[in-house]
Amino acid sequence: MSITEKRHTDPERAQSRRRQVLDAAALCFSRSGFHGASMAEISKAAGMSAGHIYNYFDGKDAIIAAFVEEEVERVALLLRDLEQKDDPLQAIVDESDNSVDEHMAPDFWRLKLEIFAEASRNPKVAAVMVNADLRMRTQFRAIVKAGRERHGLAADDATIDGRLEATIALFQGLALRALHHPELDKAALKRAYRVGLGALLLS
Amino acid sequence: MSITEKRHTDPERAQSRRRQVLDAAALCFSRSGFHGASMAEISKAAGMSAGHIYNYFDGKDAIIAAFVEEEVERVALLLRDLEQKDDPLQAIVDESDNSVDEHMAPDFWRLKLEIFAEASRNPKVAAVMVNADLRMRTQFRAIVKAGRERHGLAADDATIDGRLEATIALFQGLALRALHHPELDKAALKRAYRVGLGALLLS
Amino acid sequence: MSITEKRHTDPERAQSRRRQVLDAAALCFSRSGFHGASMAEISKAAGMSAGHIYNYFDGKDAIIAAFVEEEVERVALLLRDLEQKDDPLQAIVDESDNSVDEHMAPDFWRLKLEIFAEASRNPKVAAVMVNADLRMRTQFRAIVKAGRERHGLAADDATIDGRLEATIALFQGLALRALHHPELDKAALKRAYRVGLGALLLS
Amino acid sequence: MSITEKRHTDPERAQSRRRQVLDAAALCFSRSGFHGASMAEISKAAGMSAGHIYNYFDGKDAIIAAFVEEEVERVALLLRDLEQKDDPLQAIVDESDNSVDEHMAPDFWRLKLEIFAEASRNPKVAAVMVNADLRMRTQFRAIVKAGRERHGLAADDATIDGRLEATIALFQGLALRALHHPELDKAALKRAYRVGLGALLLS
DNA sequence: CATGAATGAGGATTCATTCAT
DNA sequence: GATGAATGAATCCTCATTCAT
Repeated sequence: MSITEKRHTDPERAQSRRRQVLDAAALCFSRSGFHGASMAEISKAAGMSAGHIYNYFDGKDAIIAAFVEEEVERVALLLRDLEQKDDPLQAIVDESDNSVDEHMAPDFWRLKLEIFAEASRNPKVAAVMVNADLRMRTQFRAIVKAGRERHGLAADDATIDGRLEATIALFQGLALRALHHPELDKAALKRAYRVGLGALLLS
Repeated sequence: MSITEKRHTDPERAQSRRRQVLDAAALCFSRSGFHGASMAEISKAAGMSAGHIYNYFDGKDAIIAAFVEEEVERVALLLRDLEQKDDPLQAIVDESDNSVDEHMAPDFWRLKLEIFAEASRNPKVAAVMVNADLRMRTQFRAIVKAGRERHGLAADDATIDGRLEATIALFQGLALRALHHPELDKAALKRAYRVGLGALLLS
Repeated sequence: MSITEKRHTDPERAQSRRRQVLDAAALCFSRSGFHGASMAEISKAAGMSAGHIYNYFDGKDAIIAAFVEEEVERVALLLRDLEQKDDPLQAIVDESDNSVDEHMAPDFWRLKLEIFAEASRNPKVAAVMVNADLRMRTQFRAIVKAGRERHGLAADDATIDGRLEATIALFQGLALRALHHPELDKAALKRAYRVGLGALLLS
Repeated sequence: MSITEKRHTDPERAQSRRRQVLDAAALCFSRSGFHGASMAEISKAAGMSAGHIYNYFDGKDAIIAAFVEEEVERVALLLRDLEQKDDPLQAIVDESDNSVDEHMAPDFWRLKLEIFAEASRNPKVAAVMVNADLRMRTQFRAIVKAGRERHGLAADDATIDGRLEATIALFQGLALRALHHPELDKAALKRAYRVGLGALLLS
């Protein structure tokens, strides 16, 4: 979890090297999975010797953890955007078409599943995820609470928490649907999502 | 996808040997994951030499595939129960509390994630899952269609499919919530699920 | 230290395989040192795949430890022989020529030094050695005590212990002389050893 | 054997840089052993980049060799002191208590063993040691010869050489006793050493 | 049918050494 | 002179799989 930053004389270069590794990892992980991707494969994709990677990461686990942490950071950013909107709840429903598309993009869900599976076995990764989910949920929770109050809906803690979790489950479940049913009718799905999200958030 | 059934002089004994292996695998997989479980571990749990397993399965992948197929078969059975009910749709909503509990039982979701991750990498396993999902969906679809017609709700193909997928996503997403938020408030979640499921199935 | 004996159906074969490994190790260790000898080298010398060695030994350290334990066992046997003699103390002095030759045989001292160095760094090996030295000393101590009493010499604990340690040091130091001064005059050395040993044991 | 002295514009600075490295090496070697100490560790202790060390030493082996040479030089100095005494032989016996203490100090014997082991494998180091031992022996030899003649004892070459080697063995063996028997009774040992040394040198 | 001994490829990691700056 | 980024070879170990018995 703790990103061991070895001292480097040129922190910018170091940062860019770490980027290279993480980008390479993104490629390899989605191609071969966390464990299918060898350090050799990653190092080749990163344009750097395998040994050198260890100057930037403590080991393969650290790469995975850093990678997960980044992924997770991205979600936090999206939520911060959402928070800025006039009526975030309505925005979630209105923009759910895009969200559905995003969650079902092959690269996206493949990587997500990889992360989930790793977390279910690797406690370090699990810790990163649980922590990230907590931050994400906290942010999201504030949005939902404010939104529901503004809409004059029940906004007690339990209700909020329940709706929150169900909503997240609905989105996270998309990766699994993409896996199980690659040819599903996305248009129809999106309509259903508007119904489901509307019910969970705005009723 | 079709599991190679080797010729055996005594097919019954062979069948029981396969069972032993699959039961042992169930134990080991849920303990150590698909890849964490070694053939040696499985063979010991199965009370049989490692080499001998290869008389019943083509390899570790075949065990995983057979195992997944069984798991997946179990869901189909649950649905068959559901089909018998008077008002299956209402039953889904009414009994969602139990469903939530089931989907969030650690053994359940851990194994599910294992399966998902494997499917995203192993085409044989993916095929088994896609096929099983298809069967399950077909069954479920009939239930939903009949139910909605009976309730006088829109029951065109696209609507049915959309609601179906969203409903399944909602349930499958539960495993991911269990992973991300081990301490979530299940009571609140169940109330939200009744709302979400009601909207998706009965509106 | 604990020799992990994996279960083998044919314990005799297993024993002989372990022998092969230990013999190969003896060769490789004296050729290249403990750390210079790679598992690959050892496995080739043992006529067995590298992987297979791990069915008999927990790892390289375990091979080293087992190897040391054997070496050490050999000394105990020599002492048991000594114990049987009529006048063991006199025998030590009288036969010191042979002892000197043995301790200065290149294979002998090279291996000894390897063991000493390993023990000074590897606590597991050190434990084996300290323990072995204790057993050896105990045996030797009894011989010296009985011998001195019989010769009517001081035989209080402190005197015995001091003479004992000095005598052992004298012999163990031989390996170091062989290393430092390969061409030393062995005949002259043997005469001096008779003087030294006589003084330490019989005066 | 001859340590390659690279050309440096400022030989004095170079000399002091070499010192830094050797001092750092002393620290690291006694902490981690020759092979346990990495160039990175040494370079950090020396306050100098790893790469830069190669401007002063041909490689790690060269550092070890230089280090050993220094160590070995120290012994020669001790002997020169001894030579000055009135009755050096008696002094050896009389001061043997101190010698025993010195040889059994953990830092001392640990490093010695490291050196011995290295020498048994690394011909360059062995050469340094053999050579050093020769010089030391020559010095010591003169002392013993003069001493014995003065005491009216046999002083033919063979006798001298034999006694010499045995005496050295007795001292060098101390490192091995310290390793094998950390809790030995030093007082008793010292008494025994006086006996042994007396016999070897003064009889 | 059944065993488990044996293989061998493959993977993560370390570290002495080089070299552009 | 001095740096430390970069290399790549070498090492230990694991494990699915095969096969003689």
